[in-house]
Order: sequence, then C-alpha cells, then structure tokens
Amino acid sequence: MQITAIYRAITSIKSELNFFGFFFAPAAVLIFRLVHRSLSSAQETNIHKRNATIQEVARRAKVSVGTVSNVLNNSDAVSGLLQLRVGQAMRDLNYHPNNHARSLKSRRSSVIGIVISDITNPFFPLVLRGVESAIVQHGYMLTIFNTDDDVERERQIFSLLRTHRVDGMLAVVAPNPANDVSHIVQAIDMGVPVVCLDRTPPGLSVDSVVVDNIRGSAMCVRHLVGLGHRKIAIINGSSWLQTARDRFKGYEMVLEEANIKIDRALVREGDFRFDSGYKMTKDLLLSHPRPTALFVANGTMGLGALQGLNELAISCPDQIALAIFDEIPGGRMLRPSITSVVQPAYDLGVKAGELLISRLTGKMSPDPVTITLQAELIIGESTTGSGRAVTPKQFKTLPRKKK
Amino acid sequence: MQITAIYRAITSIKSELNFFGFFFAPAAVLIFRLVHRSLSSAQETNIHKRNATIQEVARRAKVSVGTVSNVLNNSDAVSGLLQLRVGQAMRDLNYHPNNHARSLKSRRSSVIGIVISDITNPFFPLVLRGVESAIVQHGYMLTIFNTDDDVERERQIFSLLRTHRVDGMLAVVAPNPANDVSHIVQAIDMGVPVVCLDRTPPGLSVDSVVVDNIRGSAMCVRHLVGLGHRKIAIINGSSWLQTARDRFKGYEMVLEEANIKIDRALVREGDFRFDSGYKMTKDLLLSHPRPTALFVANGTMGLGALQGLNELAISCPDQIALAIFDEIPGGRMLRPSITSVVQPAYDLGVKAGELLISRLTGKMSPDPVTITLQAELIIGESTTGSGRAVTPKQFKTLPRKKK
DNA sequence: GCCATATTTTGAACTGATTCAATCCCGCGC
DNA sequence: GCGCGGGATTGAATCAGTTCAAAATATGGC
Repeated sequence: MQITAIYRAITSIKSELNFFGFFFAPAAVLIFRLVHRSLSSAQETNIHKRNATIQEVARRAKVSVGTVSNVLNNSDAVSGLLQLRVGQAMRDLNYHPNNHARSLKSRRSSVIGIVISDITNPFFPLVLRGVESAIVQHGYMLTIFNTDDDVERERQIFSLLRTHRVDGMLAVVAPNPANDVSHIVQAIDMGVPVVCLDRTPPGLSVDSVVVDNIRGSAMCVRHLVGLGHRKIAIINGSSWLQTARDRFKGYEMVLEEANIKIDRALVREGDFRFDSGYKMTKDLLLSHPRPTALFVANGTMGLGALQGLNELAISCPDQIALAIFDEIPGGRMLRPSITSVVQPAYDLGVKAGELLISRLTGKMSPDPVTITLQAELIIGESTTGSGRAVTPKQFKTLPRKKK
Repeated sequence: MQITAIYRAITSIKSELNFFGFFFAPAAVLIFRLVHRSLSSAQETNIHKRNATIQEVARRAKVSVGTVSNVLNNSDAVSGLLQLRVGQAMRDLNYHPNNHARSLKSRRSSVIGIVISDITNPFFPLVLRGVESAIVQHGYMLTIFNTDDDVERERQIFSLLRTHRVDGMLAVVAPNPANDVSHIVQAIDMGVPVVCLDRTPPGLSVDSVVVDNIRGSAMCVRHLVGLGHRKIAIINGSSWLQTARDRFKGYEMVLEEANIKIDRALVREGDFRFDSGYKMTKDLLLSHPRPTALFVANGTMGLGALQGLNELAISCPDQIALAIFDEIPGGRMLRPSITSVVQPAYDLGVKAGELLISRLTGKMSPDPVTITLQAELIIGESTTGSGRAVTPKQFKTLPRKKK
C-alpha cells in the first residue's frame, strides 16, 4: 500500500480529473492543470475514505441539493451558470453519486440480471456481448449468474435478483421437471420484466427470443438424408427443455417425410454437456445397429462426440457422418471441418436486450412477445468431405459469413 | 400477460412458498399448504406491484423493525419465538428485503465488479466461473464488463462501478500507453479493493494474480529449440501489456541460452485478436526468411494462425511447427492436435476471488500481494506429430488434467 | 422478594439520493 | 409602478433499511 500512497502523492491531482469517465485530458492538458491546481486548492484534495455527498457538492457550489440533483439528471430547468458551478464542484470533490440512495428513492436500479446455464458453453459469451451492446447505451449494467441447469439454484438467483431490485431479467431457464415456474411468474407480477432467452419455459407465456430449432434441426437432418443416410442417430438434450424437444421434432419430421422409421435405439437423451456427448457416442458406435450418421443436438456434446470418435479411431465421415447443432469454436479449422447448425448467438442477445429495454420503457402492448431467429446450416467435410487434408480452394469455398 | 395472470391465479399460493430460495417443498406438501392456506388467509396474498417492507413484516409479526432487521442479519440476540414469528411473517408477505436501502446505510453492497477485455475469448469464461465459485459462498454477486482493451472504456467502467458502490473490483487491465492508472489508484484510495487478474499495470503495486508467463513461454520455446528449430517466429500481443512483455522475455531468454540470435523479422506484435494472428501468420510465411516454427502468444491469435495456415495450405508440422500460448477449445480434437501452454484459468479466478474476499474481510496485512500460478505445457502433434491421423492410444497418452 | 446484572427488544436517528409543492425572481404589459 | 405569468431554485419529506442507546424483560444470588 505504501507504493500506492507514493503514487497517489504524485498523481492525486491527475486522478481527480477523471470524472465519471466522461472527462479526460491528454498529457499536456494534464500537466497544465496539475500546475494550476497545485497553486490554488491542492490542500482541498479529498484524502479521506469517504465519498463526497450531494450535500457537499451543493454547499461547495452554493446551491441547493435539489439543483445538484437536477444537474445530475440533466433536467431541463437549470441555468447555464449553475450547471457550470455544480459541474466544477463535482469535479473538485471527485463526486460519484451513490447509486443505492438514488435507486432507493427512484425505484430504478439500472441493473439487469442475466441468468444462464453455463458461461463456459461458448454459445453464451456471444449472447452476453449481444445483450451488453443493446443495454449499455441505455445506461444499464449486467449482473450474471450461472445455474448449471439447476432449477433450485435458478430460484435462489431470482430471489437474490429481486432483493437487489434489478430492473429486468434475462433468463435461459433450466430444465424444470416439476414445471414450477412460480419464480418467473412472481417476478413478472411484481413488475420485473423477464425475457426468456434461447429456451422458453413450457406452459408459460412470457417474452422470449428463441431460435427456430425445429427448422434448424430439420435442415441439418434433411442434409444427412439427402446424402443417402438412413440410419441417423441423434444425441439430444434433456426432454424437459423445449429446445431439445424442438430439435427432436425437426429430426422426427424429416425422417417421417423421408419415410424412415425412427429407431429408438438410435435416439439418446443426454444433458447438453461434454460427458454425455462423449459417452453416448461411444455407446452408440459400439452397439448394434451402428448408425451411419450422427446428429448431436448441441456444441458441447458435439465436442464430446468428437472425443469419442477419436478414441474409437472411427474416421469421419468415412465411417460415420457427423453433424452438430451449434458452431464449435475452431470447428472450421478441424479436419474434417464440421457440418454445423450455426445459431445467431450475438443477435439473440441483442434482440433479447432490446426487447427488455422496450418493456422497461413501457412503450409496448402488455402481451408477451416471441421473437424467432433462424439458424444457418454450414456444411463441412464431416458429412461430405473425404476427411483428409483439403486444398485451400476447397477450404475457402466453405460458405462463411464474415462478421 | 393475461395468461400469466391466469397462471398466477392458480399458483399464487404456491409461489409464496419460495422464500429466498432457502425454502422449497415437494408437491405433496405444496398441495397440503395450498388447501390449508386457501381456507385461512388467502385474501391476504399480496397482489399489488409493491414489495413488502420491513415495517409491514414488523407489524404482522408484532415486533419492532429493529427485531426484523436482527433476524435478517441473523444476529445473535433474537429469541427463538420471535425468530419464528418474523420468519412466518416474511413468508406470508413474500418479503424480499430492499438491498438498496440496506447498502445505503450499511455501506456494503455485496456486489463485486469484474472488468475483463472480452468474454468471447474462451480464456475468460473459465476465469469467471472460478471467481464466481470463490465469492458466491460469501454472499457476493458479480457484475461484468468488457473493455475490448480500451483504457478509456475501462476508466468509465471504474467510475460506474464506484457510483454503484461495489465492494471490490477484479480487473484485467487494458494496455495503457499513457500508463495512467489513476482510476485504479483512486478506487483503492477510496477503500475499494482492486485485484488485478492475469495482467498487472506496469509501475503500480497492487494485489494481483498472474500466470508465470516467462516460464510458460520459455518451456514452450525450449521445446521447439529441443526439436532442432532455429528459425522460430513469435506473434505477440501489445507490448504495453506486461503479459506480452513476459511472454516475449521467455522467448528471448531461451533463444539466448541456445545461442540463437533473435531475428527481428520473425518477431511480430499483434493485439491478441483473431485477425492479427491470421494476418501476421500469412505475412510471416510469405516473407523471407521463412520460419520453421511459429509460437503464437495467445489462443485467439492462435486460431487466426490456424486459419492462415489452412488458407496457405501449409501443412503442420511438416512445413512449420506451431505452438500456442493458451489452450484453444477443441484443440485436442484438431488434426494435428495443438501443442499449447495451458493456463490454469479456473484457478486464476478462484485465487483472485479469494484474495479479494480476504481484503474485504480485512484480515490481511495492507501490503499488496502477488500470487503467481504456473502454466502447463501440453505437447501435441503440431510440433512433434505427423499431422495425420493418430491411433487412439497415442491420443490417450497426451497428458491431460481431468477437471 | 429484591436488587444487580445480563439478555432481549424497541424505536428514533441516519444513510444519500429524488421529488415536488412552495417560493423566488425576472421581464413584460398596462 | 404594479401585478402577473412562468421558469428557476429551494428544501422538507420520502424511500427502506441499519444502528445503537435506552428501555424492558429475564436471570440469578442472597
């Protein structure tokens, strides 16, 4: 701490210039002000561990607290002169308004809670960035929670978020066998808008932004059928999730339309995690009848499936075709590159954030809205290619959407 | 909203049972209570859009607000009887204490801010989970911000976090050419502990948890030298970052100890993002002298490098050996599998969270602490192998640390 | 049963903002 | 010179908790 103290001694004046981050100055200006201030009121530098209050700002600017408050909320009715005086006082005192006091009275916290299953699933970071980009410009900030798909945890988090009086919530709901969505209903009833993201709780009508899983899955399976596959296995997620049910529905639909009878032995239910993808792949490929194609219903399980294939030394696509719902990171660099259903993760986040914002500004009909986005099928070598090295040309012609 | 309303009508009583998430009941009990309550005091159910206050709880339990407050903070001195009465009242009213009021008076918010460069860099989700696991048990929650390595943004975020009166901050500092760390110093001076994560701001002594980048990098380059490489290129991050400087230092050190003169043409400075890895790889491999090995100083640029190699149809490791600092997701599944320096990302988060917690509980000497963790070199086919399919056995023997 | 002491319980003061009715001030028309 | 209208400014009340000194109650010893 001593070093910090020394550092502060040198730069204390410089420090004060950073006001709300709205204010900054290049080096030259800094030095000027440093000199200027050290000649005038350096001794007034706040060195105590207490934040300045609105009272102190008011006193220093010789105005009332009401006026300072008006400046803070850049209300219309403050004369230019006072604006300046107050602004100067704030800078002098390095004033940072206390958000707790503000929220207590105004009943708005400028915080949005986001509840997801697991941030290490590479799908979610993108969603998060999308949400962030949509809400930051409206002055909101994000607090994040992972549920690991545990409803009980989800319930606790909802409670916690309510004591923190978040203005709104975004939720990727956990699989919910008891179908008890009371915590969600309760939040909405108490005036906290909730937008469901990626998954919708069955039986509850609520704002949501989802991907057309049926169509995405159907596209992919249709591609496999088109390549002549008849024994197509699927590794799906928990059937408590609408998402998983829809991905299965797409699979079912296409097989029916192709007059292929669904073989229950080829349908497996995992939990959208690495291990279940890994185990079920090994299991499927060691049992009879062996599928000629494998459709894995999410990316994390997809990685598990790859691991499984590697360990069994089963070559892809020669011995089995592999298609994965979700983009897997570096999937284009894999040999073979992976055929995958790519979800618009970032857009999903943006749309969810925007929907929540419009709920918060109240300029919407009160009826729940559902926004559906389309996924894209990216065909790779894991279903079509040779599985050996490809020429650059081949690689380049893989359809790829530049960000 | 109508449907929500209907749903509520059915389950309003059920809903109330979820108190703070500490409380839940199996279906049978639910039904019992449903009947029980509907006979007694169903009309008292709170259906208005206002949260119950501590006053209301006190009135209902026939105690003073002070007592309710004591129960909330499970202070020692409350008799069992009153505990029960208050608890019941809370449940009856579905009470969620207002954290803003609480924080205003108590000057503690139970919120920790975390500032990182970009959550879509797969290194950070793991860090985040580590932090979360360390702090959640102490009752803290996380709010997260991405800076995209922009100091000005970082400064704004620090200001915002201070108005929100977070109890502490974790920061992955952005490269800072002006070396102006005033916002960090200021926060610490005002009593908000800051722990730097993964990177330390040069010239400022502050709590931090970092990886031994010099050693990690040296191990990796030494491995390349050991394979006989003499023309080893490096694609590094911004030299404003200690991290990047250290990774270079490891490279430099090993080349010196092997008596290899450093060729400036083989040293490139990128920005730790995909594009710079991609462009610099293409550039390096098309220029003269062509390196025989490439060391990329982070994972995201590493993916870019792979893309570059793919496009140039340069086979690895036959034509060039590739080693990457950072694990890349699915890197074990790649053909060739990638030699990489794996950082203990999760542990890094845990340690940082724990360090911050001990600062918050104040049971520490005030001097800044630095915790250094070691990275691990995982040798893959991209430096040693043939680049063609491997047998399962080979794959299995890759050293792998089970989570 | 009484007094001293320990344990519970109470409630008024306080936290730092917003809100809004009341007041002030200024220019304008007559 | 006076009254009026309207925008600028003020400041007391309010939000929902915590805190802590004082009051109430309980415990124990004699």
